Order: sequence, then C-alpha cells, then structure tokens
Amino acid sequence: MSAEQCKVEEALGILVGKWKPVILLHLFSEGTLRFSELKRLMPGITQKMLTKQLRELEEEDIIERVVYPQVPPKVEYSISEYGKSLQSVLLTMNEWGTAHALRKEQLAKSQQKATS
Amino acid sequence: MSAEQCKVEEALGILVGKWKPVILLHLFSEGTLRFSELKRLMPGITQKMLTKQLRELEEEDIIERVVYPQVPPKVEYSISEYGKSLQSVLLTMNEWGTAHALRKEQLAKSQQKATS
DNA sequence: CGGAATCCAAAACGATACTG
DNA sequence: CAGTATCGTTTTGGATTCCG
Repeated sequence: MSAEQCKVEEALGILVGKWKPVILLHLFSEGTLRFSELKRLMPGITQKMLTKQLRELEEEDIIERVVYPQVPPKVEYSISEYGKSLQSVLLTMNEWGTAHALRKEQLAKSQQKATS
Repeated sequence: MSAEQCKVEEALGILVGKWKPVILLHLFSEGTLRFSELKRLMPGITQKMLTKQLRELEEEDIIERVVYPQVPPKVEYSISEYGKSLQSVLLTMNEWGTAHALRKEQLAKSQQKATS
C-alpha cells in the first residue's frame, strides 16, 4: 500500500455523504426498502438528499433501483451483487469507529475527573 | 452492525479530506516526515491545507507533532501509537478501492468497444 | 408516492501574501 | 521552515415548492 497509488479515495468517495453509510446499513440489514421506508428510517433527511445519495450509490453500481410502473409510484432499493463487496469495508470501519467512539468517551471522562 | 448504532462516520470523519489518506499513507510508509517533506511528496497541496489536515489528524490523536525549537524551525510528524490502529482500516479501504478502480476501468473499456 | 426545481447557508477547498 | 491571515471559489447540505 504505497502512497503513490493510494486508492483509499475510491472507497471514500462512495461512502462520504452525510447519509450514505446509514442508507447502506439499512439496506444491508433489511434487504429491500421503499423510498418512503428509507425516509422513515432516517428522520432528519430531506427528500432531496435521500434522492441524491441514492442516485450516487446507484451510479456507482452499489445499489439497485426498481421502479414499479403504477399509481401511486413504488420504488424499491436494495444492495446490488457488486455492492455486497462493500460490506466487509463497512464492517471494518464500523468496528474501528465503535472503538474510537468509546475511546473518546472515556478520554472525556478522565479529563472531567482531572478538572473537578 | 445495525443502522441504529452506525459508527462508520467515526472512521469516515477522520479520513475525509482531500489529502488525509495520502498524508497517512506517507507517514505509515516513511515513519517520520518533516512538514516540508510532506509538502514535497504532495505536489498540489497548499501550505494552508496541509497545515489544516495535519492539525485535524493531530487533534484526533492519529498523528504526533514534534516541534524542534530551533531556527529555522523543524517540525516532524509521525503516526501515533493509537493511530497505528487505523492501518488495517486504511488497508481494507485501499484494497477495495483498487479493485473498484480496476472494475470501473474495465467497464469503461467494454463500453468503448460497444459503441465503436 | 417519489421525485424535480429553486433558492439559500455553510463548509471545504484554493491562491496569494505576510511572518517569527 | 513552518506556519497565519485574508480573500474568493466550489462543493455540500438543507428548506421549500411544485409535479405526474
């Protein structure tokens, strides 16, 4: 892993975005979700953002989008075959992130003691 | 790994930034580098950006900054003990990123054929 | 229901000049 | 040498309205 041919950004580029990891984790655990279900699972996200992030993930072939031609419309999202290869990356990051969050928490606690 | 307690952003937050992964990879492979050496290794980065990204990494305790009180100044950066725990994450992302870049390249090639 | 379009604020990034 | 400071541009995220 040399710095000259660093491809971390390739993975980073797909995961960055305030909501992308959460979207992916939901799809990984639920399998298939409608647009409205995703929205309900993420209070705070706007329709515009959800649409945008889903489009970007779709463009990278990470997720699949299926439109049912009916009224009212129904659109379902799921992880694509290729997208499944991302799970291990997500898992690694989540594990490290969990430990890091814990560490920060404990560090804050010990500093609280020191100043009290 | 449930979506409710997604800690991917914890890792993401540290890696995002146009130059952070490259900085980290350089420090991982070289061990210790001076500010000017880092800058030379990354043509295109501005002093301001390099300073900023280094500060952020330092604040997260990922890298260490040692100032030698002399004229002209000398400042050395290296991966901290804790920062080393990030290497596996970086490696995982780099591997996936490399494969992803290759895939995109080949996809582009096959599309080129199809339209020629 | 699942968007698209518009407008806006904030954050990231960058060029340049100056400094102990 | 290793930074600040200031300015401007670009990108990102968000609120709101409208549409088939």
